[in-house]
Amino acid sequence: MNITLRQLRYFKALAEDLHFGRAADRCAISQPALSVQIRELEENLGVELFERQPRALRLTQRGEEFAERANPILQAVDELGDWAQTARGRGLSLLRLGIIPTIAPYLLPNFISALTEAHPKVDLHVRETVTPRLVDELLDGQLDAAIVALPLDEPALVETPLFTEEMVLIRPNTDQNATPVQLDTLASMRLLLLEEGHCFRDQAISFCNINPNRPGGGLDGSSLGTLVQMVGAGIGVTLIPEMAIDVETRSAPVCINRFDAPAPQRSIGLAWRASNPMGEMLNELADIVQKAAGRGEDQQPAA
Amino acid sequence: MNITLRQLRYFKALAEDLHFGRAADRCAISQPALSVQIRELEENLGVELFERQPRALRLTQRGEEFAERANPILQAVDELGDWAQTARGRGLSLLRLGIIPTIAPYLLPNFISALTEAHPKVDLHVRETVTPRLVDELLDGQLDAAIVALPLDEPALVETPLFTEEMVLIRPNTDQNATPVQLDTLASMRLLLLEEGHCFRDQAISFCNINPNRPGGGLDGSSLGTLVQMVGAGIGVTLIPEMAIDVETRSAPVCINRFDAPAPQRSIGLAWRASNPMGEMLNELADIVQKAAGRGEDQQPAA
DNA sequence: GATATTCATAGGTTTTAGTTATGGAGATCA
DNA sequence: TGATCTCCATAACTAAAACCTATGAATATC
Repeated sequence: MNITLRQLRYFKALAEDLHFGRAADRCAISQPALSVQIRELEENLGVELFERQPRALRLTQRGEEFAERANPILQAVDELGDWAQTARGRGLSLLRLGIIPTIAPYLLPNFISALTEAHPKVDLHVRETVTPRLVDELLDGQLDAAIVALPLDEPALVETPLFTEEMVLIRPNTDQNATPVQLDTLASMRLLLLEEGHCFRDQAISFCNINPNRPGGGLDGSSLGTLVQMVGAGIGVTLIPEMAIDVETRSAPVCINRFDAPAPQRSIGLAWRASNPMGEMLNELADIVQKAAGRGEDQQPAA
Repeated sequence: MNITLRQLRYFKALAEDLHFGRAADRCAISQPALSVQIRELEENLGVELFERQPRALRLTQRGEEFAERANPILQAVDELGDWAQTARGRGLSLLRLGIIPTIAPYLLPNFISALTEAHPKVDLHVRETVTPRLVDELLDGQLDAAIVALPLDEPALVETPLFTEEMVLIRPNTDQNATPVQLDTLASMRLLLLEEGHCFRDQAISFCNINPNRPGGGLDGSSLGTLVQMVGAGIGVTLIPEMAIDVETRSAPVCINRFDAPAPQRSIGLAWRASNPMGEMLNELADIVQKAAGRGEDQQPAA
């Protein structure tokens, strides 16, 4: 009642050999098996494809037409097999990666070159937004992986820690320079923070043990760069991750203070859906990110 | 070990529904059956096509690629089914018809119009040559049918008589006109014949009971038209089938004599390979030729 | 007339596909 | 929190499909 690929393959062999015995050999089946399959194909179609003469077998006109349609199908199926073989062996082809904004600008340049070095053909799509969106899009299947601050505490996601980074205090140049500070001295300063939604804001708040209600008097910055400029203008102080130091403090009259141990720090990791069958490759991706961060030695398991 | 169309159909259903239960319903199988087939497809390919999450099923990147390749294949197979349905119902599409030269010019005009009336879309290829070639090409599968003089006596061929036609004597105008002649009076005349190979030559020879060795002194004509012209020039007399009278005697100074009964006649029929599955249609074709000959009432079975 | 070639058919076996029953893991709800 | 529900996977068994060997019929060949 239904055409099968097997029948099409047998038909093709018979159409080429025009001899049941030889065609059956080529198909590695017995002659009666071929006879039956061809008969069933013709019955299914309701069309006679072969003209059986006692001595000579030949395609009917309909058989010729059928061959012209059947052969491309078989070819397409073969190509599907080839595709599978390639797909099986090959690594990433498309990587839809999310990154939080407080990491993206500092990590991406290194990461992109490391990635294209390891996987020259990969097509990278980067999505830069705050963690909750990244998590949603991961769960949704819109992203393959995301670089975020750990932990996420999403049971459907796997997290692999990449590195930890310390936070540093940025103060106006007019303040006394370069002296390590204690965390608790922060409470007395006007601390400028990122807008709500950024995980870095929450981390800063929790590290400093300060009142989460507008510690900067509503003067939230939309990026670390903005915060640093604000500090340079003498409005207050801020925290930034050490990774951002080079880029952000270059053009502002600020000084950088590291904290005394134990310095506040956060763990950055790669997350993906536990069910993603590319898991193995995403582990490899984590290695690449780690190298790109140039901080493989800092790795430490997330809590 | 091998992709099947069944697997592709199931894959398509699942890729569309992204739900095993519903997709299985659509395929009219149970959910476990679908599960197994999908798993086997993935194992065959060595590629995971679906990402199974507890709540949400989704195509992997590979699965998307696979769908893009599998769907056209399924579509082509469906079209193959449509083609079969059409092919089953439809009549002739290509007709490779052979005709002997002593019939062709007189029958073809009527036949072609009758054929295109009955089968407007048919593609007609006409091959005009002598009977032995036609028979060879029929047996070879180069022709579908041929209009020839019966009997052919080829076991592999079926013959259907179409009509019989009498032969008439063509004499120069200077002879006494319009008097029916006896066959045996021919022996005394110089009879002009077609070249060797034409069945009509042999038929004329046998009808007249004359010596087959060059009765015309080597003056064989290559067509009935030539023969009539030669008669008009007073070289001798000839026989032509009555069908040819109108066309061939119009422009020559000749007169036509019918024979007394029993007049010499030949049986014209349609022949095709007994093994040709279009036999039914070729019977219909015979009817069309018969009507075209305008002599359906003359039909008589071949010996 | 005997033999060989070639395809079709028949009976029995193996393989494949399908069914129902069941299990487990994660959501959902009281 | 435990009970229930949804959803897919697995297992054991059954039905269907595909295949093989043996054999037959028709024709060509010696």
